[in-house]
Amino acid sequence: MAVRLPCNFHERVCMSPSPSLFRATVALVSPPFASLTYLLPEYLPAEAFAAGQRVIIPLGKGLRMGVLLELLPAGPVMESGPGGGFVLRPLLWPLEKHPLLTERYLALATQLALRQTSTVGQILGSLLPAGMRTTQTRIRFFGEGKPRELKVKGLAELPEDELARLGVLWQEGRAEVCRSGHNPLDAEVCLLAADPPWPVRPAAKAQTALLEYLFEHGTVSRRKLGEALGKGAAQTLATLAGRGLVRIQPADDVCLYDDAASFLAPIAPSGFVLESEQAPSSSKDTNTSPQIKSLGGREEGVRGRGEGNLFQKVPSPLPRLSSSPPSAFTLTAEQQAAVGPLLEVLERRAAETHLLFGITGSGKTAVYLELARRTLEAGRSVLLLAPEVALALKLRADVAAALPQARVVLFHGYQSPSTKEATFRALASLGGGEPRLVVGTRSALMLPLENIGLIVLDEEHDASFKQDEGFIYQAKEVAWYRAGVEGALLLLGSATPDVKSYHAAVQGKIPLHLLTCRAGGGTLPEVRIVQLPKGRAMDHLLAEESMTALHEVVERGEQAVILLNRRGYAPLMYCLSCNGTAKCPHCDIGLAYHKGRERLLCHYCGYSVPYPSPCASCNGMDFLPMGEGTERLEEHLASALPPGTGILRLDRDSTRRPGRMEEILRAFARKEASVLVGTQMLSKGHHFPDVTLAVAVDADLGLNLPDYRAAERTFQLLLQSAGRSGRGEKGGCVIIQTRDPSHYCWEFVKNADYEGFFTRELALREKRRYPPFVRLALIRISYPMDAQTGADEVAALGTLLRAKGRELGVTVLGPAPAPLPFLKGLRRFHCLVKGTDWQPLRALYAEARKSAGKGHLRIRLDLDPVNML
DNA sequence: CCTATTAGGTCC
DNA sequence: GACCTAATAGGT
Repeated sequence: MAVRLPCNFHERVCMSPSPSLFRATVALVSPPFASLTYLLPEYLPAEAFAAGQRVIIPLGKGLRMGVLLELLPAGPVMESGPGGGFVLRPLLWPLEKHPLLTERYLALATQLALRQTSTVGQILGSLLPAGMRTTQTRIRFFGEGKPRELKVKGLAELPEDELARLGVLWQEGRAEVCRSGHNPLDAEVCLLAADPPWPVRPAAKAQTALLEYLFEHGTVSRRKLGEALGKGAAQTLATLAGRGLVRIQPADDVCLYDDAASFLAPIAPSGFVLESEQAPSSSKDTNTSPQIKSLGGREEGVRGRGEGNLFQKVPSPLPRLSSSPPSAFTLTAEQQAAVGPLLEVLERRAAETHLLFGITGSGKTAVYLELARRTLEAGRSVLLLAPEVALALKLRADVAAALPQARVVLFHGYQSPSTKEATFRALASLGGGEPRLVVGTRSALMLPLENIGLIVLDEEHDASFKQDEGFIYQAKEVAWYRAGVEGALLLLGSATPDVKSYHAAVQGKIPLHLLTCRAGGGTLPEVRIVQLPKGRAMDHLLAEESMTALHEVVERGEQAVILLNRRGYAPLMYCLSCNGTAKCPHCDIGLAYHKGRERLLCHYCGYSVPYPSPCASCNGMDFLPMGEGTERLEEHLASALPPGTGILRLDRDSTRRPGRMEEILRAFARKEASVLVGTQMLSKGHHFPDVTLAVAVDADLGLNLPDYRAAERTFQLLLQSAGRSGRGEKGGCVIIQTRDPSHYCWEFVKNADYEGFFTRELALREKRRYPPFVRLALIRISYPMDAQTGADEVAALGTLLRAKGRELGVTVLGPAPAPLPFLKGLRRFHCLVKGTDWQPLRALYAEARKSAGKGHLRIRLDLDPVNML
């Protein structure tokens, strides 16, 4: 029903007793993401609409999904725009009777849009689960006779009187919304069942391509695989499945990391007696309530399919905390001292941010859990966030053990779309009444959870709390905003706090709580700094001192972890015929050799070629691997250590297959291997009591990155890694190999002297004008390699930025080629901007957007960038 | 002179 | 993003 100046136009305006008392502002959650004005349709009463509803709207010739932002008093039907007037069209149909989103949630989206100089639609588009954004929706009406099911498209074609009849049914609650026909190809996913190299003939190109695709993209649906690899993929897939190299299974049975929870035993940090083990009775007497199940269990009500009946509130029993035992565990005196004042904040319902600075192994988790328990008891919800999925699952296991009665919801980015959608919907329809404990990663912050009393960010210094692709946000800021709105306590916890957080604490802006002893009684490890010999020979990758220590550990039957932050076999392949190195055609960066996969691989865009294959520039076939990665280190250790020594490797390559990471960690925990080689994945959270040696092979690696936080990152990484060693009774040792033993960083690592490092680092930051002394942002500029005028456009933009920068009092550095100047076929430039406040930085960006709107440049704003490459 | 292709602008 | 329009190039 294309209402271009309808024939009854004048009637509508003049005769009808105002069918539309309201107009609606609707944010489109798909391009063009604008907020547009619509009339309300005449076949539904105004009461059928409310802010926060999803609505189907006509746009041009098609239909779109939008979120109703607000209802305004009606004005003229004719709207004047820049290019003359246009006629408002009525929106088509609402998709919920009770709005999906609250005003408060819309305010959050608006706030985020403001901070990102983006639109509300764009933000909502990235916050809503995929299934809630499509127009592939049907509505089933229950009238006389058999139910009538209509696609929204079909709805748009019906005459007004028909729509009016359906409108009555809708208002009477005799209708339900369901997602359109599930594509059967979406219901099944494919995943690798074996690690490379795969036993396929080299000539079997289609098979190799399919396996490589799965390796690169992880678990994908059959549909996606078909789209990516063409029609023939189905046949290839069947062959590979038949040979057991690929597994095909229903999408909902896959939970990439679900296994983790069952093996990551609750850390039971000392002084953490689980009374619940003896007293499980109180959780058994409920028959209505699906209590938290065993560790590997599923969360409540989040695995439903489709939309369900939108008029039914999700039935959920009341929380049973009031009848729970007073305390599930006991805290150490130190933990108790931290909990006390935090509880007082919770009681006041004050929106405050606090920092919990506790050394590795001091039992921060026990503090979180006690606070969570008390918050739930007070009838308010809790958000417990970790920087990574594996850590979130560990937290969930801890929660399940310590708070068996809490109603837990797990949410992270690796869950299936239908699971995410069901969780979102369940929380949205929950209202504020029944408190939940949400455990997850940063994206869980965007759930429509209400009545939040406590938000915890564990390992708050971790860079993963910032999302820097797509919709950029810093979880800490979002958490701060939500805590502010809800009157909640925001607790930041870390053994190595972000320099900015600690600075705020030192200045008295956020209260600080300390945990200074290892709760398990383990002592902090001894740290040795070792000179790494210059030169590239493999024999020198591990210094003599490290090798000796490693041998000793192996002989004593203890365990060691070895950290090398570079995956693959060798980072460079040198061509002996033309004296060049193999490079990525899209990124102009050296291709790394991955021996296990028999490929050369670009670590930035994923481009890969089989190895061996002729040199791209001279067709030569003689290559020399240069430098070392984890794969090569593993190989080297296998030959250097006594035969039969178990060696495992943990990096992105070895953990690509679902469940593989857990297998490796479990095998190491069971002492099936003495040595675990890995990238920084290793440094986080894992608890291995028998590890008595940790070696950082090339500690300088991160130090020379073009990032003002390079030293902070390195310090945090090494201190966290050191925390892996000596967690049991045996004590431990940490060896840090470096090319530059005189660097100031090492002394502080050696003494685990956070305070000292902080003071030194802060002085440097002040001198060089870096955060926390200025606000820093990165304007990322890029254009396709083939755009001829790109260079001139960048130069022009630079001139403009510097001029506007002077006006706004913002220091503008650049634009200069980015540290990675070519990536994914784009030429990239950076413009670093510093100011005393965020607002002028945003204003400058807005100017840049305005002027660059027409050219080939793509520009993006990254406030307080975490990734500077 | 006609048609195939493409770049740019708009959608309420 | 999808669709429409105007502008352009290439072919008859």
